[in-house]
Amino acid sequence: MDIIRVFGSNVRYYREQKGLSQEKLAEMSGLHRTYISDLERFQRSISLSNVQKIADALEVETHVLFIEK
Amino acid sequence: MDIIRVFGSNVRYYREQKGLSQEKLAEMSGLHRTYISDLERFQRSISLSNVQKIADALEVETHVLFIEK
DNA sequence: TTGTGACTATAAGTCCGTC
DNA sequence: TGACGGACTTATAGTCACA
Repeated sequence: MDIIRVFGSNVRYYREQKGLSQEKLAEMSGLHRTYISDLERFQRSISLSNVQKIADALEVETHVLFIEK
Repeated sequence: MDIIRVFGSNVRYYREQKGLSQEKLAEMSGLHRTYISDLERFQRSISLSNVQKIADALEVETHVLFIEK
């Protein structure tokens, strides 16, 4: 169980559930498009401050993004 | 609801539940003692790879550390 | 629309202390 | 045992051009 993979997978899952592109999510969360791309592909070990921005943009509770599905 | 505060509070809670000192937890998680101190006082935005190390050391599931109590 | 390599700037994280 | 500071190194943040 790798937290970076679980998080990245969940971001992709909830982003697609909301019908958002990476670019739109990037805009909503105040981050960069390629940054979203990287973390969905497990290329980055993101810090908590940005985790919160993404959770807010996806309108999910933060801890939900860490639950393996 | 601030993820850094929730996380820091939970680390302190579970650490004390296990009767560990900050220094002992630091050793067990492979991190630095001042770092544990800082994050319990909400002074740092920790990265995911270290969140996992701490969760492992505390023997709790990662997502539990993000649930507000 | 997304993946990828490359890059610089800044924050994360370490280590030395003192109180 | 833990709070706190200063100086330092390393990882992540943040951005771009191009596939």
